Amino acid sequence: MIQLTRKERDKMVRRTDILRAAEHLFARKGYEGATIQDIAQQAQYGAGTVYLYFKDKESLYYSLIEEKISTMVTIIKEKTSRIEDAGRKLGIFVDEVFDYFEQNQDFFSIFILERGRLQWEMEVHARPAHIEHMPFVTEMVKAGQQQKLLRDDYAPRQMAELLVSMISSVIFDYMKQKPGQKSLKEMSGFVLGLFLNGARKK
Amino acid sequence: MIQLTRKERDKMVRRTDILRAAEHLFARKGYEGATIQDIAQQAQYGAGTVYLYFKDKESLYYSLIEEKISTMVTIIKEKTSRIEDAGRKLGIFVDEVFDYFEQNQDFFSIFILERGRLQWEMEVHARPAHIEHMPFVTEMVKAGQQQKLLRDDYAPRQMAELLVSMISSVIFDYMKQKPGQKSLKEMSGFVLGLFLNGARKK
Amino acid sequence: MIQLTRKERDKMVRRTDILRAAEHLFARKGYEGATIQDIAQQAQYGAGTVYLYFKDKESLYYSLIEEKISTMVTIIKEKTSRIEDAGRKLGIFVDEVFDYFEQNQDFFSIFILERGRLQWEMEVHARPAHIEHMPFVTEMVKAGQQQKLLRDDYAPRQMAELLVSMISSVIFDYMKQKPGQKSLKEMSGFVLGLFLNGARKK
Amino acid sequence: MIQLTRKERDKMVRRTDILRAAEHLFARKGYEGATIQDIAQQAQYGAGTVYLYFKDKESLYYSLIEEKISTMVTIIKEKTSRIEDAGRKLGIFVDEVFDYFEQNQDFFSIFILERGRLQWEMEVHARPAHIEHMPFVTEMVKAGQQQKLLRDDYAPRQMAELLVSMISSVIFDYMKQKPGQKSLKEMSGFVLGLFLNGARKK
DNA sequence: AATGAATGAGTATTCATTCAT
DNA sequence: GATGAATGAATACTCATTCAT
Repeated sequence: MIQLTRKERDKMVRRTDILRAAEHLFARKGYEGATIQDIAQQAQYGAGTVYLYFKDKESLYYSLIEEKISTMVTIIKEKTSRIEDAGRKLGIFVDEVFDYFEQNQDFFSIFILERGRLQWEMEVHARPAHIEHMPFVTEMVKAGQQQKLLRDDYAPRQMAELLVSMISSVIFDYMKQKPGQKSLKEMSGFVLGLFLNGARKK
Repeated sequence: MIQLTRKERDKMVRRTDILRAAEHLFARKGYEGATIQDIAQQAQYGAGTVYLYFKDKESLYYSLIEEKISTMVTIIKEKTSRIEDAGRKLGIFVDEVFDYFEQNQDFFSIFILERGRLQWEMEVHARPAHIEHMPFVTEMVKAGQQQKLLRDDYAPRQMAELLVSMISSVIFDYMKQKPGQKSLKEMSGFVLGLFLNGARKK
Repeated sequence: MIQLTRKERDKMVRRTDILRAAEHLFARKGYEGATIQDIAQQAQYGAGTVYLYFKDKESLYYSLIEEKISTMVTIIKEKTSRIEDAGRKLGIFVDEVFDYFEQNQDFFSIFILERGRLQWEMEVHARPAHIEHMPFVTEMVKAGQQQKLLRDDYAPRQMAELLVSMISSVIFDYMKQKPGQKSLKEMSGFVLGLFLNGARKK
Repeated sequence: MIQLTRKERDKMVRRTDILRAAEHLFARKGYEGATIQDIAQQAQYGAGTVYLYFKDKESLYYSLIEEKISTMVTIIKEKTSRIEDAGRKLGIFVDEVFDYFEQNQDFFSIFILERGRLQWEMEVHARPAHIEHMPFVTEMVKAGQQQKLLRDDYAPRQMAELLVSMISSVIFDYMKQKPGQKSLKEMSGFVLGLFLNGARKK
C-alpha cells in the first residue's frame, strides 16, 4: 500500500504541477493563446506528459476550473456551516470569495474573463461541474427568504446568480484598476450591502 | 450625386451583410471558432470580399461590437434625453436594454459571453470605443446621486458597472433558459428594483 | 486616318504610362513584390485597364524588358553603325551601355537583379526576345576576331556573354555603392580595358 | 555520450534531408515558386517538421546558401592555403569552383539565378554571411597586386567581384547549354586566362 | 512512465484576373 | 474602352495530439 500511495502521491504532484502551470498561462494568454507546449514547459514536463494526466486541452482547462471552484466551495462551506443567520452567512460567503480571490488572482482572471466560454461550453457539452457553487449559493439565498430577510417573489437561483454576478463584476473592476485603490473589505461591503438592501423583504 | 449615393448604398449593404453574417457566427462559435471563410459564405460573398470592407478579422469583430453598442446607446439616449427624474431615466434605460436585447440576441451573446476578451483587448490595445455606453450609464447614476435618489458613498462609475453587470447577468440567465419562462418586463423590473433599492440613499 | 492615329496614339500613351509605372515598381519591389494593383495605381489607371494592354503580369514584365533592351540596342546600333574599327566600336558600345544605364537605373535594377528569373523563364518558356542584344554584341566580337584584335580560339558568343556579364557586374557594384565614388567613365574604361587586354590576340 | 551523439546525428540527417530537398526545389522553381509543402514532401517529412529545423522559409533559404558557400570556401581555402604564388592560387581557385559546381549544380542554379535576390536581401537585411567568399577572393587579388602580377590601379574588391562575376557567367552559360560541349577545364582556363591577361600589370 | 519529435489539419490573408456597369 | 469590386485559389505557419523510444 505504501508503494501504491507513493505512486499515487507522485501522480498527484505531477497533476498539480501541470494544473498550476495551466492556471498561470490560461490567465495570461487565454484559452486559445496558451499552448500545451507552453504549459508543459512551464511545468517542467514534456508535452506528451500532459496527456497522461488529461485527456485533452479542453479537459485540462475544465479540470482546472472545476477543482478551483470545488476547493473554494469546500472552504467556504466549512466557514459557514455552523452559522444559522442567513445575513451573516451571506456576509461571510462574500468575504471569503474576496479572500479566495486575493490568493488566486490567476484563477479569477480565467473564471471571470472567460466566463463566456465556460458557460457556452457548459450548455453545449453539458458540463455542469464547475457551477457546483451555484447550488450552494442558492441554498443560502433560500434560507434568507425563509428567514424573511430576502424577498421571496423571485426564484432563489435567480437571486443567487445575480449575487455571484455582482461579486464577479466588482472583482473584475478591481483587476482592471492596477493601483488597487479599493480594499477588499470595502468591495465586499459594497456588494453585500447593495444585495441585501436591494433584495430585502419589505 | 445619385450615382454616388447608389454606390455608397451598395457598399453599405455589403458591409452590413458581412456584419450580419459575422454576428451570426461569432455568436454561435465565438471569435476563434468562426472562420472568415464561414462568415463570407454565410454572407454569400467570397472570402476576399470581406477584406475589402474590414482590415482583418479582429477589425471585423470590433467594428461589429462598436456599431451595435453605438446604435443601442443612440436609441436609448433619444428615449431618455428629455427625462429629468433619474429613477425614471434608469427605468427606461433598463427597459430599453432588454428591448434591444430581444431584437439582437446574437449580438448580446457576443457581448456577454465574450466580455472577457473585449475587456482584455480593451486594456491591452486601448480600444475604448465599445464601452461608449459606460459614460452614459455613469452619468445617469451621477444624476441619481445628485437627486438624492442613490447613495453617494460610492463612485458613480462603480455603481454603473454594477448595474450593467446585473443586467448582463439576467440576460445571460435568460438566454440559457430556452423555455423563456420569464417575461422581459419581469426581468427588467427585477434588476431595476434590486438596484434602486440596494443603492437607495437612506 | 487621323481618327485612327489619335486612337493609336492614345493607346500608346496609356501603354507607356503603364510600362513606366511597372518599371518603377518592379525595380523597387521585384517581380513578386510588385502588384498589378500597385502598378495600375501608380500609372493612375484602374487595375482592369492593365489587362487591356497586357495579357497578364508576366507579359507586362517581359514586354518591359524587351522594349527597354530593344531601345538600347537601337540607340547603340545607330552610334556604332559607321564605325569599322572593332576596338573603337566595342569602346563606344560599353560607353553607351553605361550611359543608358545612367538614364535608366530602374530598368537596370530589374535587368541585373532579376537576371535569374529572366534567364530561367527564357529557357523554360522559350522567350528569346529580350536577349536580342546578344547577337549584336556577338557580331562586334566576331569583327574583333577578324580584325585580329581579339583571340579567336573561343566562340564569339561566349566572349560576348562574358563582356556583357562584366559590364553587368560593374554596374551592379556601382548600384550597391550609394556614395557613387566611381565615375561612369572610369567604370567603362575599367571593363573595356580588362576585356580587350584579356582577350587580345597574341 | 553515444546517446547524445546518435540524437544529434539524427537531427543532422533530417536537417540535411530538408536542405537537400530545398536545394532541389529552389533550383527548379525559384524561391517563390517552391512551397514548403513541396519541400517537405520531397524530403519525405510533414510540413510542420521543416519548422522544427528552420525558423521560416527565408531562413531555410539562406541557411542553404550560406552552408553551401561556406563549405566551398573551406574546401578551396584548404587547397590553396600553402600556395604562395598568386597566379597559381587564383588558378586553383577557379578550377575548384568549377569542380564544386560540377557536383552542386542545383546549388549553383540558385546562387547564380537568384543572385539578384541574394544581393538585394543582403543589402536590405544586412545578411553578410553568404558572401563570405568575397573577402577570400579579394585577399588573393590583393596578393596578386603585391606580387606585381595584377595591376593595382583598381581596388582589389572590385577586381575580385569582376572575377567572380566572370566565373558565374561562364557557369551560367554552361548550364544553359545542355549538350555540354565545353569541358570544365576549358571553361576554367578561358576565364582565368582572360582575367590574368586583362588585369596584368604592365 | 515520460518524452518530445513528427505530424498535418486548419486558417487568415493576398493578389492576379474577370466582368458587370 | 475603362473601371475597380468581387473572387477564390494558393500558401506559410501553428499547435493539439500521437507514438516510438
